[in-house]
Amino acid sequence: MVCCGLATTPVTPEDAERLAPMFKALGDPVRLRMTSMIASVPELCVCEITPAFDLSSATISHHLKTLREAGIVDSERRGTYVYYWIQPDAIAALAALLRVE
Amino acid sequence: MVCCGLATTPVTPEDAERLAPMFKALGDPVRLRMTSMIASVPELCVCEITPAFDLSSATISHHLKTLREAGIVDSERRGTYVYYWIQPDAIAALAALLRVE
DNA sequence: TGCCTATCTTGACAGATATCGAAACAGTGC
DNA sequence: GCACTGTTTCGATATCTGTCAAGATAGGCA
Repeated sequence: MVCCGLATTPVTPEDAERLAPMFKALGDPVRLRMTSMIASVPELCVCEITPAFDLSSATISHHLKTLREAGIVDSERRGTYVYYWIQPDAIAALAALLRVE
Repeated sequence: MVCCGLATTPVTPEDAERLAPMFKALGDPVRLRMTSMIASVPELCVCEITPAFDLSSATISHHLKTLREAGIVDSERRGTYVYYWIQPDAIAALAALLRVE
């Protein structure tokens, strides 16, 4: 009973070290929602993310940094605001592991 | 630019609370490899999992419990040995979020 | 230019969780 | 009883989550 990429492509220790941090980044309710928000538009200003959560802007920034360091999102400051966007390749790499085949 | 289920199906706070623990369970290199091992066969004895890692059997058992509580795997003792198998529905739920559409 | 405000990030810290192993425990079979 | 497999408990250490305060960057205006 082969259920997914996890089964057909055995995860080597090296792959695991590279991929687990990406799952880990999504393994927090706040970061999962942030990722969903960012993924649903071309790019999203931090100023639109912050009010969606009952958290300080410092905490929001820490979570965004976690997602950035995991390669899930990238960001750029343009003038006053900072914009985040999704990194589709990262999502695709995780999807490939889980995809039912 | 819609990249995945994360974008088309906005993750509600309730969904996030339910799904994030599953990503979190996969967010450790040891557990990701364990999951891959278990997913690639119908079921797998703990006695075959333990020697694949340089960890005590207590630690292996802790990780397996984490995966079980996240709903990623299930287990049953039959005689001397304990067998684990994947829960395809759990993997499918995560895959649905990440799938490129 | 200098000063002020606004946005976001970073550093430092406390409290909560996670990871790991040693030892004790619980099943099973002989 | 004994041996074997795996789990649970307990404790030590490490990592994570959140806030406050300070820093960095940009824009507006005198």
